[in-house]
Amino acid sequence: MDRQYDFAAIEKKWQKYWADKDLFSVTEDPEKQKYYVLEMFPYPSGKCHMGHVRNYSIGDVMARYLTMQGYNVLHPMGFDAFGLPAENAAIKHGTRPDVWTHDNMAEMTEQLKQLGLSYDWDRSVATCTPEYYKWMQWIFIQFFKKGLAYKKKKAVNWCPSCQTVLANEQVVDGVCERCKTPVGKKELEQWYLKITDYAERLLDDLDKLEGWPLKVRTMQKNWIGKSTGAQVFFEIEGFDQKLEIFTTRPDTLYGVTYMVLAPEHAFVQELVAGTEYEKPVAEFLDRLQYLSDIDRNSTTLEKEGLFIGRYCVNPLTGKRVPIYIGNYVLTDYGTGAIMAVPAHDQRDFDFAKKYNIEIIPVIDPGDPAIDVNDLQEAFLTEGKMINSDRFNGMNNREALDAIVAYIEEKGIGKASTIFRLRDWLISRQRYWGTPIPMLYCEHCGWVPEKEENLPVLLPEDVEFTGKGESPLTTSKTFQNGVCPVCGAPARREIDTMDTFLDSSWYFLRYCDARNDKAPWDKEKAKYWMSVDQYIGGVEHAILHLLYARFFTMFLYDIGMSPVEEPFKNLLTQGMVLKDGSKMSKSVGNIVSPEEIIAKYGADTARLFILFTAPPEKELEWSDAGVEGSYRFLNRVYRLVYDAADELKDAPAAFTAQNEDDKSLLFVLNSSIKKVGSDLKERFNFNTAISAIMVLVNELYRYRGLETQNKALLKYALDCLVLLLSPFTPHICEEMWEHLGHSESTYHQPWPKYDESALVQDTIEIVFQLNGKVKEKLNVASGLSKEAFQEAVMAEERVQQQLAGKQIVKIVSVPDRLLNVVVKG
RNA sequence: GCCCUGAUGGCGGAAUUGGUAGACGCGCUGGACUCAAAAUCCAGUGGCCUUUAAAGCCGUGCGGGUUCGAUUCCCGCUUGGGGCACCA
Repeated sequence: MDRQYDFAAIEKKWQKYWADKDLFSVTEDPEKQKYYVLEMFPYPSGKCHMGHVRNYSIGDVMARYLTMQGYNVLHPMGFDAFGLPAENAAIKHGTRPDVWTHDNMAEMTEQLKQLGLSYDWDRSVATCTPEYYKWMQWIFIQFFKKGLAYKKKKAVNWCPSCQTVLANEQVVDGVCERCKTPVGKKELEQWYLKITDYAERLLDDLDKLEGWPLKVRTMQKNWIGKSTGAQVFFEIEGFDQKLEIFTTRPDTLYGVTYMVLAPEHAFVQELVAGTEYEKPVAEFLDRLQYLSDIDRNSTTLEKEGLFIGRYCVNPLTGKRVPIYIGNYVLTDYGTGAIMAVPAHDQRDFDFAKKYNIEIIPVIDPGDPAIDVNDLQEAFLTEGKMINSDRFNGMNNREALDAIVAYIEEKGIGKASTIFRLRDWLISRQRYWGTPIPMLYCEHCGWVPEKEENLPVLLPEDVEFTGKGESPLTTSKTFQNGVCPVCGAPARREIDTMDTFLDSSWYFLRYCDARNDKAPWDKEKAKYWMSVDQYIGGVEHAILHLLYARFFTMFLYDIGMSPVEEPFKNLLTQGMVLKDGSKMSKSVGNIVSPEEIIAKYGADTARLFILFTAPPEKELEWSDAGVEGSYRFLNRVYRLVYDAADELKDAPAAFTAQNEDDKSLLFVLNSSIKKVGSDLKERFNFNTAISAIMVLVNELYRYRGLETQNKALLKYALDCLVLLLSPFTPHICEEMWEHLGHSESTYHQPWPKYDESALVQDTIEIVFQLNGKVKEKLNVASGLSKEAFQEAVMAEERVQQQLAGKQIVKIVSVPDRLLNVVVKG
């Protein structure tokens, strides 16, 4: 060991040591309590960025800390390796997606190792390998067998320039994210997963996820979007089918004065066929077609409608109400048709005013300032029912339930719930994804590939043009299959799966990553699952986390997963910013991890990132801050280096000899206590590190003393190194070795604090007058309320403060303060 | 519009159940060491008033309230960030 902190040599040395000793590989050990720490695996774009460093540093500290606490810690890493960039590189540069991806994974793996992360690399997965996607296909087939995967023709996002379907995520502000062409709609037959069957469970379970940030739970709640109300059937005059609508306000049923259908509603064409309304309706539809998705869905779009010449009958009043089509009614929400109550819905109100439609109030606001029969705006809150026959006089909240019961009894409707969540469109017209293991047979229809034939391999004789249908159609042989049911020639599905499927179960695969007989061994999954701590960016708050929950629930239902919820605790880390905005190429404010590691080492990078902000907050990059972290490590290093030699023959047992020893012990033990609680209970790495800094400052003070207790000093330095080791493992291994230890810090037991060292004889307390601090005093600690008050009141300075004042009240808080309320 | 969050020195941030606001770090100032500089070590550092010190006053986005005592709890605002949104 050199007095100069040579981080490059030290980091290389210990990374090799860890790898040689295979220190981070774990197996199921029923004797030990397990802990599963997981960071969201990266897409192998080629280089790690600071967001990765932050994410993995957080996970690494937890994994290392918990290991030292004696847990059997599973801490795996892999790659979410399918996806568009590899294919775009193929289109642009003619590279092979598999080669491109594997090169990137190799490079990123190297970088991750340079950060000193404690991963069990033996469990690594890459979703683009046949060993992985074989089981992806197997899971898809299980969905199909349970009737939860189906193919359906539906209007999807279509980019007319790229000639391909786009996922919702690929439509940014209404244009294609790649070529910026406005996205249109196209009817296509696509595979869907029936996530809507799980909507209720996905929603209800959110309340149980107490280890998740409220923010994420709320976002998922909004996304699932449950509405409760009723479905009601309206007869259409001269038409044999009934119009079904959904409403959250069945209490306003008596106030319905018209109906509005989405222009694309299935009934519309039939209702106007051969009438004078046929042509205007066609024109109305035409105009809507020209609108982009954003304009169509904009809340500021002028509400327009068109009477289509037909009437419905209100099932409660028998009243005839006109049917309109309207641009503000959505085809794919609810039933695509609404009952309109202008008196109690603002949109309906505006629409009714515009087209001169009757407004019937059914709830009386009970406010003299509002004329019920001449409303100036819709009345939305509570009141008493009017114009509602037998329900008149009831509070409208009660009437809501009563009316639902009534329509159920009369068979014209029933209580109902709808969700905003849609089924998951998983087909992608892409090459670089898991092939959907389905075949179309003339006789048998869509059938799954036989499980023993999995995986359905991605063909290599494929052209990448970036246009038209799935690239898999360009393979000469891929589509030619055999029907697994009847043996006739069958055509293979040429679309691949959305990559979000791959990442919806990888945490289960980590439990038994090398299994080639099953997706994983159930006993192993039972030991490791669920993930105790999941860490990743908040940008995955909805899609990834919802899909992973959905998969886990499904896998639980078919007996494959031991748990219903995959992630017990979730930590969403904040972004890394520079100059106030997210690091990005276009802004040109990127600081690369490579650069920082080369200049200061991985330990400094980790320390800076963990110290500068609490993990869930945004982190503003600061070059001066990095310097500070580097300086601190140098300071610790010198402290240990300079002391180590004189401590060689220090005895192991120590006793505190004087006040300085006691002070050091006090700081040492409070640091141990604070670091532990900050790590385990609060994830406050920043304050944990600051506690270690306080200890280092105290050690420097102690080192400046004439007489030092060598045994105590040795003990303190040992503890210091262990406390710091989860944060900056390389330098700590080096210092640990220098302090005369031969084993790695990794499996050392976490230091324990001595409660008795935390008890101080005297303690600084505050004397307040009327709640304002007047004096700071040292008094004996651990006194009773009365004794404490007596001790403080006896102080001369206190007596001076109280001179000539009339005491009204005394509040005594031992070991903290004495507050005297006075008059005059 | 609805929902979730946040607002504390020059800066990043502490204050864990209502009890000394500003821990720790950055920056800055001064000192020691040095021929000098860098590095290092030590000390100081919320504002106002004051030659200095003591003392005092003000201070956690704004306005009220509860309390002996409020960054913390309650009511009403301002404002930054995020999510959802013609959702029937």
